[in-house]
Amino acid sequence: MTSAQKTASSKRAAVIKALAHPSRLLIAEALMEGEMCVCDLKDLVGADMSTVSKHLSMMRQAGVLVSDKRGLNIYYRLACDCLGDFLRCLDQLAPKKATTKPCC
Amino acid sequence: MTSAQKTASSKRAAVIKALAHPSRLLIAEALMEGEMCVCDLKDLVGADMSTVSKHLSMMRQAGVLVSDKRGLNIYYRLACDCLGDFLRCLDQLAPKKATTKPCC
DNA sequence: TGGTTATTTGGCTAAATAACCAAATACTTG
DNA sequence: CAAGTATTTGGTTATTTAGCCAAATAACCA
Repeated sequence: MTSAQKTASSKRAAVIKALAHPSRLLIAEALMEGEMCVCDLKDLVGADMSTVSKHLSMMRQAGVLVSDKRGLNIYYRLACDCLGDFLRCLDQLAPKKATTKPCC
Repeated sequence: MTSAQKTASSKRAAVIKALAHPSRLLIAEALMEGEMCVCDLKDLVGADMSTVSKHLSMMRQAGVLVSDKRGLNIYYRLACDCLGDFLRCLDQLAPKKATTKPCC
């Protein structure tokens, strides 16, 4: 493995890591419906606002989310529509409802 | 959030977590080409075989990989073809080569 | 300006993770 | 059966991560 390959893998792994936590995944799923502000997401996740804020800035850093300030609130949304496909693939591996045939 | 939703999110997050490490992602990418045994993957990753083995069993546990023993070797392969789409989406967020427009 | 609300940042602690080494297990072959 | 090879498991340590609280920052309004 070349060092360039290693770097590419690390960057891509960082994007995945940004979704690899129950609260962060829940946030990503919620944002598929449209943008939300931090306080809405705090209610959704049920953690301290500072905790949620750290999750969000980590996801933004990874390129998964973008944010946009309007008045007192900061609204977050998904950076990419393709995340929908991403999550649909996920459901083939870890279905929400049990199936006899878990995957393709 | 109901507890059922929390559980579903955790399961899905576990699948993502199984790919959220540079070595594990590299393994998943390599297995897109076809199955490999542990010692091949150890050479690819460049870590101790026990480390690679632990990564692999974690990925299998999450449902990302399946394994199959033939003779002395244990061959691993991806559990699902859809991982290709998964990784392509990833490249829109974290491209291998820099682009002026990082995402959709 | 001073108060109020939304969000982020810094600091700390507890828990989870990744790595290595050594030992155990499983299979094959002489 | 003994020796050799491939893989896993157990144990330990260092690092990273997640969470909370308290304090700082930013924007709005009276």
